[in-house]
Amino acid sequence: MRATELYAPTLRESPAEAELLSHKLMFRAGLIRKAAGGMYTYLPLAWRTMKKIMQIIREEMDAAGGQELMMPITQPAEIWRESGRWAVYGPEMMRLKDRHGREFCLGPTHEEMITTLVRGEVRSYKQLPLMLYQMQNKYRDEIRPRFGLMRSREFVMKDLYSFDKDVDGMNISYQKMYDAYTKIFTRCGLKFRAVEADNGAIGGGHSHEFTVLAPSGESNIAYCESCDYAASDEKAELKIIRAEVEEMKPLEKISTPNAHTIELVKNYLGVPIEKTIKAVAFQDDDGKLILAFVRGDHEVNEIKVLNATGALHLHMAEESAINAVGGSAGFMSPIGLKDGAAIVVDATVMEMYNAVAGANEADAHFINVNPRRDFDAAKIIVADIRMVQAGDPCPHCGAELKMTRGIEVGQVFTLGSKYSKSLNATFLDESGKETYFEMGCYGIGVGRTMAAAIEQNNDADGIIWTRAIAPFEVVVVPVNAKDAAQLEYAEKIYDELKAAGVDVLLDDRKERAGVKFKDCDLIGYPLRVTVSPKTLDSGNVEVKIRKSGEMLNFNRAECVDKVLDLLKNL
RNA sequence: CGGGGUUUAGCGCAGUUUGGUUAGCGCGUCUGCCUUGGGAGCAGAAGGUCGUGAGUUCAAAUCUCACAACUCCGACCA
Repeated sequence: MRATELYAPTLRESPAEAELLSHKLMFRAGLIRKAAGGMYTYLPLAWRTMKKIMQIIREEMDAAGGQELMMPITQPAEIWRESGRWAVYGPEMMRLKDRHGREFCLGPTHEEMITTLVRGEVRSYKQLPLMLYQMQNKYRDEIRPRFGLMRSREFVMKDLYSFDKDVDGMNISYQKMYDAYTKIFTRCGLKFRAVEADNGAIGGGHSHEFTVLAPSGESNIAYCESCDYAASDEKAELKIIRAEVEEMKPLEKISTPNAHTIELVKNYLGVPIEKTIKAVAFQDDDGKLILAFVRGDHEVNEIKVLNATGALHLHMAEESAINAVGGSAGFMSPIGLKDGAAIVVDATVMEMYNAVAGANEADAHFINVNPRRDFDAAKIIVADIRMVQAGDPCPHCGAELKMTRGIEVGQVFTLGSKYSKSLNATFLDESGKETYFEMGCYGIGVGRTMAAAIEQNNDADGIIWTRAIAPFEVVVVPVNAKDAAQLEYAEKIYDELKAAGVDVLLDDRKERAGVKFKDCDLIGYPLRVTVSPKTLDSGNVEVKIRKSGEMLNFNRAECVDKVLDLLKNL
């Protein structure tokens, strides 16, 4: 491909609307243009990369036993009504009617489609397991599309659905997909983690989110470098931290004027923050007061509180609700409260000795609080309710956890028989019994993967593609394309590289060298082969590695081999 | 949906407070010259329903009202 024929409109400045680095770079490098909020055109460079990502996905899906097919984007309302999700999905689903007034949606996902496809056709356990997948546009009318391809309303997604005769089979399929995903993102050159995720409502099975580690990501991840543990901050389990055993001193109430925050209490009393107990007051949808207690230097994890109490939603408590149980905002503890509130105490708090906690009246605290002695065990729930922090011990191996942000690019989860039941999809098992399929569902956001790769690999000059997903692997640049000798020299190298199977671009534009170099760096081709009067005279070529900035000189005769060599490590 | 902000040439912006000729600037684009190892220089040119609609006024990018799109912050997710 020649740059004079390539449609890659680069920009010096990025449009004001682009916020995220990858979004700006995709705009500037001529990868995408916006058509409407959350809807983008993929220009040739982006589409080349997307096709490479899709090819990697395809190869790994096929290797794992998947078969590609293509389903309609437009789906009839009736199958969604049958599964019950027509009502459940809400405004996020793009809905439309045909000329007869029949209702359709633009598929946000394809469980209904695939399940109704399979249910009439697969009748015997002998036809299982079955893994079917497709790659195509999906539609979700996001509340707030943003960050370019990171959160768009129309996006390319690979989704595979597995059908098994039993749970064991489903788990095998799950593991195959888990392994395939690991290969896919590794081949794409991404630093990522398979993060334990929560999918309680969906099927109670396993779920992992494949998350690319990048500081601009939307989710918080706790991960361990000593083992492969990783979890979202909301999900991360925490072990109890045991305090040093002390003799329990007598409980005592003391005056702490205006010390309504942990910081103030700590300073006023001159105690370490690890010796304080903090209260956070919530109310659930019914207005029931939920008091959560954690160590002063810890934060409450609301999701864990939800799980511990069975509440569906939490919001900050009204002061009147606190007063109703005899509490006082800023001076709360479980000691001596009236009934009516759910009291959840973090397991680590129970291990504390001679701590400081509120006295349930304004401007007073208890000292020498010993939860195991002073809390009424019958009235409290003890659970892990704290939010993970960097430095907490890994629940698997005990090493210190690190925190980072991540971009979720794929998710695998087991569905069990949720959809096969709601859509009545059955087969006959070995004993001739009618049985529901055990299903799994596995998605990858293709555009998001591209965006995440850029987010993770860039510098001040632009994108740095890894070879596997670069729009072109190599660009050959004659410094002055108006010079016939240079152009011819460059064309020869270009032809040889092409013949050697390299995905190569010839930048034959009659632009100044600086312009072309800037564009090369911005677009981020892994290797640049430069032809100039100097290299012509010396019979050499110069090769620049985009990632390291390294400049290498090779003899003309060996340059194709050297480029092939270099590509192996990019 | 709630709360802010923005909307003027392909892109980035000024001008709006205090209404007043022909609406500017930088980048990009086009032509010519020059230049050819990091978005160089000189000369010239094209390019605008000032988001849309109504209103106030002798006169509106500028004031008023409505609407729309975009965008940021909060409740959702490949």
